[in-house]
Amino acid sequence: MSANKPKEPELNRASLLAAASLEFASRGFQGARLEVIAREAKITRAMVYYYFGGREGLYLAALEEVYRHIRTSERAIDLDGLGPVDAMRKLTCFRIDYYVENPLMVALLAIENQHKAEYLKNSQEISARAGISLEPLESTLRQGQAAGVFRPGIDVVELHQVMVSLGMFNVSNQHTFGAVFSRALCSPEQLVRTREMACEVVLGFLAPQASPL
Amino acid sequence: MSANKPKEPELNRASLLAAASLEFASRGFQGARLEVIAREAKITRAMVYYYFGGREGLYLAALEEVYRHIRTSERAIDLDGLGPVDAMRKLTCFRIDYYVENPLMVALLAIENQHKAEYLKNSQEISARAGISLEPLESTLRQGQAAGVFRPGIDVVELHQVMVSLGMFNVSNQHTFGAVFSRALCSPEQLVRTREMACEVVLGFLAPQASPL
DNA sequence: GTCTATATATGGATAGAC
DNA sequence: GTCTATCCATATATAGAC
Repeated sequence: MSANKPKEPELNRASLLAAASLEFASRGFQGARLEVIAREAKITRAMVYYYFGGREGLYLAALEEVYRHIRTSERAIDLDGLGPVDAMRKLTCFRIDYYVENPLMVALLAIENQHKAEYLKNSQEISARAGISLEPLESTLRQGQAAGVFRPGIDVVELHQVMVSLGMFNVSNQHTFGAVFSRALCSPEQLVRTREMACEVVLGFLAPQASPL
Repeated sequence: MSANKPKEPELNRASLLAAASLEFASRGFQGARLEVIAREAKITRAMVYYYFGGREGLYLAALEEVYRHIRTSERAIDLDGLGPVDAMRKLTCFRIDYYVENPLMVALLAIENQHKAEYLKNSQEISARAGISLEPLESTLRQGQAAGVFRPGIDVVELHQVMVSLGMFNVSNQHTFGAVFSRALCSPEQLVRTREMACEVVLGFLAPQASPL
């Protein structure tokens, strides 16, 4: 007869990882209980050590997973046939939507920042791939500038920062903001408005006309 | 002879609160150790129970404290004699600067959102005072619209959302963003740029000219 | 108002069987 | 590859002295 459980290393590893993302995201690095993660994955705590070496390895694996996911999603954006303004709108809406649809990434980044990004800094995997995401944004920006619809002198990292700030805050602070202003930021109706607001913000920032003085 | 320590209730209570803000902010609600807080405050753990009733009471007191502080700071902004554009700039810069100077508030809000704002929702003190902060922003917006320098159809909560998103992200995600893009968001030099960027974003959003299509 | 001491609980990490 | 059992560290919460 075989062992107690069917031996499904890949499946069990994946279950642990999924449970870990949730538990770390909702209770923090220290607050997360390996016991809870193991129970949720329908496996024993010992397996956390067997597969990931412990709390830190598990956390790092979860963090790498969310970064891998957003990189893949970004690469899949299709801007073919769009003019610079429409392409910029699409990039903006992507970012608003992505964080709403992937709140776990937002939560894990909050945890990671709580720890001053010490784990991310130690991850070869993540750092190595960091730069790639700005290429579509940068080429869209250049096209628009060449066409005269965007103004010159824009730092592409700052432009990215504007988009990420709006998209991230919309999810990361939805509960406190919602409580204070009685507004459910991530409801479908509000999401439509936020998407449009973000496009207006980005296009206003890039508009060639100087701000009125 | 008197007791072991000089009896300084107000001072000790304040020390506990200060230590608690730091510990909660850096380790989360569950991760925070009452032992560490007590040690930092140079007092014993038993006092946490005596003054605040336990972990939750202490956390709630810390949260109320940061909200009280930002409300006070907002009320102190002086817009007298400024036109709507300059007033809007000042409000924008205030928000960028405030979060940089008060990273503990940013961290505590992140924790609170991790818990879906359940403690904030139970705080009479905080909820009651929630609305007041938008008054100067709203009147500046109306003045600018009346003068024709801002476009109509702006939701004041959304305008606030833009400012807070930029200011908050700048601090809350400084470490991950900095690691990925090799940019120290909160350095003095970058802060100057971010302040200017935020003003351009806000004024671009409010500018009467439609975005170029 | 503050301390010390302690009862109690919880969970991390590892060893060893199958 | 997975489980059970256990050792050990740590922290909470309270009781009681001063």
